[in-house]
Amino acid sequence: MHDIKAIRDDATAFVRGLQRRGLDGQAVANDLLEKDKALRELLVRLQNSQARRNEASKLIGQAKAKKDEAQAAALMAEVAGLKDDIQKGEAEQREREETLKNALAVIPNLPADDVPDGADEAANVPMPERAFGTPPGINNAKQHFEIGEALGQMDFERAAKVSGARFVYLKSDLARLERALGAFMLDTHTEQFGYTEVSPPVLVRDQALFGTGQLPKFEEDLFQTSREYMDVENGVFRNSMDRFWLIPTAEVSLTNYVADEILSEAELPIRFTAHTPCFRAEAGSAGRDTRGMIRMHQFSKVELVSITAPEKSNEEHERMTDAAQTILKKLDLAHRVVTLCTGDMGFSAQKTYDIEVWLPGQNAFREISSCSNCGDFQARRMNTRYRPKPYPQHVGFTQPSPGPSPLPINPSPRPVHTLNGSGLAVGRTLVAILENYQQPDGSVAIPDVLVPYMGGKTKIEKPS
RNA sequence: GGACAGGUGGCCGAGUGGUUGAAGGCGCACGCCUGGAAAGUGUGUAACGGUGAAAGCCGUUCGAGGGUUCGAAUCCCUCCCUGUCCGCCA
Repeated sequence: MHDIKAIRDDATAFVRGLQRRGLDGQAVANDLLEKDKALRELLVRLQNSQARRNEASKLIGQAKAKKDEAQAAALMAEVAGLKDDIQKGEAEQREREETLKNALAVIPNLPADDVPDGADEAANVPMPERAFGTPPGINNAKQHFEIGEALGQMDFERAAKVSGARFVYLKSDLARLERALGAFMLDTHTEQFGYTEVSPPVLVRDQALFGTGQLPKFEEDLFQTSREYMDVENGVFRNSMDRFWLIPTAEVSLTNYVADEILSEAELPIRFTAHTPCFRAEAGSAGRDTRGMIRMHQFSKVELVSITAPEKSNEEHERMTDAAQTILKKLDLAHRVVTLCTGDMGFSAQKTYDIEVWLPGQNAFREISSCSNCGDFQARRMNTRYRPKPYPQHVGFTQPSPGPSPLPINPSPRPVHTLNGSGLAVGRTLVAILENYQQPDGSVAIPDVLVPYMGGKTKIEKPS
């Protein structure tokens, strides 16, 4: 959510930012400013009336105390005249505020200055300094689903029977591998990077999804509970009003943890990690990645979320990306990192790094993590602020002035910055391990760091 | 699902019609005290919005909306949320 005051003061950065996203920034700004102006014109009139009413009400009290009934009656008549006006004005105010908010709610974040311009993923910019490893040479590399199905431990057909397309059963060692990966990732992030492990809700309310930016624009990507029930007496289905959404990523639960709060600066940064299932409708993805585990309705992911002071978020973004990459390095999986261009970034992000792992079976790099700095965009939507530390007025002077000490300056609350990243997508990491560690005999070696998590097992093979 | 009880500032918690934006406490900040700290002590400390160069002035906000009233945190209605007990249940 953008700050209308900032746009009012100077719309040039706003207009330019939206243009870089391929939107008609000027038209958007004009529309917003028009709605803003309409609201403020109303406010000036309304507040004058309210001020007069308040003043008159006080005088009525005084007149009555003095038994000046004539004066009181005259004032009451005046207030009665204002009343209707004020009530209509207040209703109009709510309407215009709503109109403005609705318009603001669907405008994406502005790209950071150092984000490359471009229309789509073709314009993303590789970061050679973050690249790791060389793709292994594997003859006749198989795709992960061929490997998994041959092992008898990955079953899409039965999942389709039970749940439909884009679901999977993992069994025995592959099921354990998923669990091992989740535990390994969480351990790394908590022990090595100071994240706090969280087990969050995966069903959330509208407000949470508004906060992180999935609503109101991207409803079609989400699953929601319906709570339909049979009304036996009337023989019809009824839908109760309460409704939850399934999280498409733990970013929603973890980031909204601080919604509607004023944090103290000492609490920052807050770093959360969670391993959760994620649910995505994948509407509009028909025909894309239809085979295998790349694109599922339900998948497992370890998420990283940081809440920071504004001046710390860029640094935190690099740190978070390091944490995500560390997982791949420990697994010795070749990968590269790209900076997403303006046309490929998500709605809430001001800057995003995608980490792409090498998949020999696909002979391609595929996204396995996405780390975004959202700036204050989500914080404004969630109403999350922090109070900067108060400081004495003489800060900056070499000598404290004599006499009574000046009062300290208490800075106003400011929106925090929020960041989120996958650390990593567990399902896709499992895919990467199968394809990169596949052996000619159909078995799959287990990366060294995972061996303890696999009960000492060093390879996965078909049960005899 | 049934029956109750509640929603007040960064937090806890008073407050049942008229300078109450709101006592008190905690927390926090800056002084004093101290060799330094703790303790003690003094002072300060709501958010959001409008207007203004600024100081300031004004408005809104005690879960949300509506109503009664000249005037509502306080009375009435509706809704939302939270808690407790019972029932069911991983």
